[in-house]
Amino acid sequence: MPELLEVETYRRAAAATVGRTVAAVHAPDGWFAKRGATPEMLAAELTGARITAARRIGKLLVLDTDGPRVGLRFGMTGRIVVDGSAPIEALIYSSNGDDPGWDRFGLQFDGGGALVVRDPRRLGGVELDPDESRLGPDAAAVTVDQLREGLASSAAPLKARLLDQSRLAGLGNLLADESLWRAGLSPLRPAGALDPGELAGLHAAIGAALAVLGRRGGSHTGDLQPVRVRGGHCPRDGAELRRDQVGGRTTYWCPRHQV
DNA sequence: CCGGATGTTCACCT
DNA sequence: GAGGTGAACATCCG
Repeated sequence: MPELLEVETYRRAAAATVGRTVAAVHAPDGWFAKRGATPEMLAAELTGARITAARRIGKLLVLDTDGPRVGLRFGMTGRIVVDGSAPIEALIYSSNGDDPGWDRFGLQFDGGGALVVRDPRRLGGVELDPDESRLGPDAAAVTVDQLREGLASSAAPLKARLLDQSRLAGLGNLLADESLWRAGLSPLRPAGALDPGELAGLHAAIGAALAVLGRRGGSHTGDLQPVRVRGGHCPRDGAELRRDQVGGRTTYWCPRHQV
């Protein structure tokens, strides 16, 4: 998925539907409806609703309506298609992502146009009135104090905490590795043990990673991305990168400058 | 053919 | 309670 940067792109695309009224709901996949929602409920509650806003918290896209809120998640391969065109043409893991058979959820609007979630692997989902309180502060707007709170008093590895969406919302595997690489911090450091300087450096590195990768076009455009292979070398100092499982995810990091 | 991959949730361990 | 692990979802790629 789409990490924060991609979902922000989706949000901007979805903003084109603000003000429109839902004429019909396409929900062919019961599995895609999460947290108690069913295709029947989605159709009943959203038909006739008017979209009033498109917001993003971390990787969650929220459509506000004059009825229930709609929460959209995109898993690793989900994309959004608004009025027939997708804002991101090719995701790494779905070169052929344009099969309409992969449309898992859609809203058709009065007067034409539609918003569709197309997700080959079905790792995403749609829910009504998502519990937004389960998400921590958005990584694109987090303050140093909020970051400190999110990492405080934990012996868990730093990277595992950065990926915990209830502590900090929006970073995925690639952005977490890129941010730690830029900050010069080991992903294995105990999360609660950063000194004030390291914390400030991490905060700045997350901001820089989001700014730079956002400008380049997404989470997969990091400096670390080309060397995320076995035997890859650090673009900064040439050391051979380590490949570990941290927080359940494959992690590439430089044992020389990430300490 | 097999292993992994921008993610989340849950059951089951320690 | 806190963390960790593995499974599940389904497709593509090396």
